[in-house]
Amino acid sequence: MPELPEVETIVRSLRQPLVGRTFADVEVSWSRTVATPSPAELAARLPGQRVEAIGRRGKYLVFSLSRGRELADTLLIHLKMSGWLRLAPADEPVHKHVRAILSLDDGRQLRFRDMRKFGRLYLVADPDEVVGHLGPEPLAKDFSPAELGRLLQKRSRQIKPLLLDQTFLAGVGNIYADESLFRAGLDPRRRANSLSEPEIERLYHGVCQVLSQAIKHGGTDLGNGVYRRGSHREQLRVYGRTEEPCLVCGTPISRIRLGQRSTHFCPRCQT
DNA sequence: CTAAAATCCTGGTGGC
DNA sequence: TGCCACCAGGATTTTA
Repeated sequence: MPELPEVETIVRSLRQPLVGRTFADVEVSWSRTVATPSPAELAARLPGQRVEAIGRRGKYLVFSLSRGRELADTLLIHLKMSGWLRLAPADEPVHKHVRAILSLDDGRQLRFRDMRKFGRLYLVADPDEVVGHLGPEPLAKDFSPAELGRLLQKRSRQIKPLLLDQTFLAGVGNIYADESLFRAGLDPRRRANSLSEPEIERLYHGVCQVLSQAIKHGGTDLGNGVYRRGSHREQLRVYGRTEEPCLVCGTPISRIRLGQRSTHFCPRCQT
């Protein structure tokens, strides 16, 4: 699924066409797509609410809504593994994996398509109900090597599964966890509290650099049809390169399982 | 606390 | 062509 850079790219592409638009109608064809409230209540509450702003928190898209002059609900969308959003004219044929259609006052529709049905929509009065438990935003101005170090110091888990834990750090998924650790020269099995000051510094810059670079490229398109935009795929150094030579030292890239996720790393460069 | 396994889902791929 | 196991960018819940 889209990770932070992919979600950020989608958010940026939706702002221009969506901010200022008012929702008109809701159709849900897979009811569990709507996490909260019930699909019926969503259909009753969303129409008439206008998009004030679109942002991102971790891997969630966050639509701040208003009704008249008053701030109203917040719509949040998590794409999970296979979800994506597209703006389509109302008369365009609906793909069979479309799970929800949010119609707008300009005749267009925001369509949520999701083959694997893991993605979810949330309409809530307070966004913290959904994203309140998330860890810090890695690209926020107030996130620093010192802050990362302070958090790492308290934990003894392996660093890779910890990076994937959204309550520890928001937005990093499997691709960018592997890529960050390669850039930092760290073995993904290292314990969080075993990192030295320079290693923490390298990890901080590895994470921030790979995320910013991926945003600049419009995200990573793996060519499987799930996410089809960005060109960051060409920049990947370990993810999906099992047995291919490390771009730094030539050693074949290893692939292991860590916390149920495939993990790619260079056994020589990452220690 | 950490960690592993099961769960939610569909579809593509490679082996036989 | 069919069948099967396994894989996938996520995350929560259960169990140890």
